[in-house]
Amino acid sequence: MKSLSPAHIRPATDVLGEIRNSLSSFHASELLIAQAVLDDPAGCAKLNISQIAAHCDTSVSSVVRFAKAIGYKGYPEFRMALVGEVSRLNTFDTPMRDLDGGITIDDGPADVIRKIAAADALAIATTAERLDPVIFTRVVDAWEKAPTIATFGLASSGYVAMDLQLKLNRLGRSSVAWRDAHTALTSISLLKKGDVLVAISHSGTTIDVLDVMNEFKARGVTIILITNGLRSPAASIADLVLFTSARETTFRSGATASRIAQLTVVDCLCVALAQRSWSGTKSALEESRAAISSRSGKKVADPEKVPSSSKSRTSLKQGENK
Amino acid sequence: MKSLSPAHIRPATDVLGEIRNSLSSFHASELLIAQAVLDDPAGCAKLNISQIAAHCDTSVSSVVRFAKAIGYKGYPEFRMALVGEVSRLNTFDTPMRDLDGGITIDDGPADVIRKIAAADALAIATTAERLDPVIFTRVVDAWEKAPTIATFGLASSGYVAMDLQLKLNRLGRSSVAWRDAHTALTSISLLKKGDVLVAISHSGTTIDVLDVMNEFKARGVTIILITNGLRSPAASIADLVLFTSARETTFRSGATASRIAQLTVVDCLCVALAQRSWSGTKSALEESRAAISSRSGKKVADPEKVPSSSKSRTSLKQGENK
DNA sequence: GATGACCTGAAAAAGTTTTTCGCCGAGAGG
DNA sequence: CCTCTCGGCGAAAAACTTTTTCAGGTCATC
Repeated sequence: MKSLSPAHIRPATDVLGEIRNSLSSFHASELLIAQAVLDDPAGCAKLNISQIAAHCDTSVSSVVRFAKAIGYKGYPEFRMALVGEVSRLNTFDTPMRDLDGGITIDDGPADVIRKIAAADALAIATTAERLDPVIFTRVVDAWEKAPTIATFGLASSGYVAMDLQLKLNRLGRSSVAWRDAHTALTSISLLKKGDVLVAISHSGTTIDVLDVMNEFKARGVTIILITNGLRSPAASIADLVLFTSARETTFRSGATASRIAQLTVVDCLCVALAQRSWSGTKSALEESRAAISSRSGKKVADPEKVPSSSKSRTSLKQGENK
Repeated sequence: MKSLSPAHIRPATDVLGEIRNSLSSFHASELLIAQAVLDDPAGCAKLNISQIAAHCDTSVSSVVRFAKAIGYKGYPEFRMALVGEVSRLNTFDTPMRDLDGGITIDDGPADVIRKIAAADALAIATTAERLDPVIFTRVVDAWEKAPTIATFGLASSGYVAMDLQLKLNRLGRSSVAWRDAHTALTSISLLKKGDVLVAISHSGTTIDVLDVMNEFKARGVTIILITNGLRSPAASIADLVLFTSARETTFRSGATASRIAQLTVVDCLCVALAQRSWSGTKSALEESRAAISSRSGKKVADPEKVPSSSKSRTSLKQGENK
């Protein structure tokens, strides 16, 4: 008996939230299905694809499309996630309810904190769950090869873009961050074929983002997109798309959960990139740390001193690579 | 659309218990399956019937017989029950294990993603738990009263500062973001007694941050600090301190978990602030949404039509100079 | 009013599960 | 010692479910 792959059942999915999130991007027949599922998740979970199609007065194909529209590989996968969620909801219906009803006017500070933390944690969990390792790897490949990596995002997403730039710089990679279409397009000649543009957009519909992506794509630049919009126009333009999965709650000014999800994605990518060229990277990282600690009042009390990490690395490297 | 039959998902089945119960009545090949399922319920739940048969070195037929032996109509039904159970059991205690071992050189992409997500989620959870509601409330009070709210942070924390500025602007509050000590000190006359400076610093030891805090404090400005450094010099200077609780993992270039924790804190504060003046706030928020949707390729569900876009662009944009 | 993009559902294709059926070994009786 | 029966086992056929393909229809655009 060989051992199973480490990837198990989705530990945390938020199917119902996912559905509510994409409600606006659904077409007529998909809306019928969404409605039915939201109405009675438990009941729908026990229907097979043809039954659910009949129940919603629509076709089997539409059900498949619906399942794909919210990010599942097919109907069975969607159904399992639904079963899991229903079962979870039935057992502990108190903690989960925090997510469904957003924040209300008379929630106290403790409630607000609890609810937002729950939403953020869930966004991270579901995003991690949804991240496709194949695409993820391709993105890291593209970054590794690219002479220059540009990042682009507007408003909140712009901060993620800048953050990414900072991280890439720390890893010794040449990188630029643009936060408006005009600047980006003015600098278009900076990127050539083989270079990479990372666009970050929660909705994937903002016109400035689309413009920039199109222009750079026409130049042969590889376009990578980080978005929540599974079916957004931006997703169809990009060469490689990494999806976040963040559900926005009422009362939130901006797209915070989504930005946190974006940051997590970016962070994973950077760590994976750092892994690639560990030895080369280490020195660049140390250089930047050293440069900063000279500006600190105190000696930086770095709990994980570099030796320890290099130790763990060598010890592991001696063992066989899996 | 007719209503569903009242027969729903089994309210609470104990598949694993069933299996253990019937363990003695199983035949050789059924025992193999039972063993495998008990060993790793989550792993087995994601296998289809032929995969599970292969995994147990037995035949597909035996799996069907097995499923029937413990009282299910067939394999799919059994699998659903298993999924439900696994999801219930897993709800929120699995990710802990991932945190102990940091990321190593031969972690695959999936491992990297899982571990980072776990670290980030944990940072959020512990930060939320540690946040003192009393101080939290005082911070919101201070913000509510302050004519101007300035934010300050360096490098990564600078992005959080800018983010906070953006959010405050969205709520109709006047706010500035500074990302270096020189600019901040140059603009010192912008803040007076009663105004607020929000400083963000992971370590709480960076000398530039201390300088800025001291200068503004001397002017009578209320200093709020968001930091991870419980006993840092910065914490003793500030009037109100909110602590994040983020543990950095090996192999992470920057302080990402800590920044995510900072964002969560900031987000909670902004939501609480928005709550205070809900009716007044809502319109400001809607204005900004409307202004943005007019720049989106797709039309937004919001029926409200284009207001003058310049209207919402009144905010101070100090943070913009890159 | 023509054109094109896109949604929709019917039917074919692919995949999964269930049933059927014959094989094989164990144990009892001849 | 042989043979017969019983019952478990798995290969393959049959039944069923899901996915893909494709042609027709609708709506907005030019």
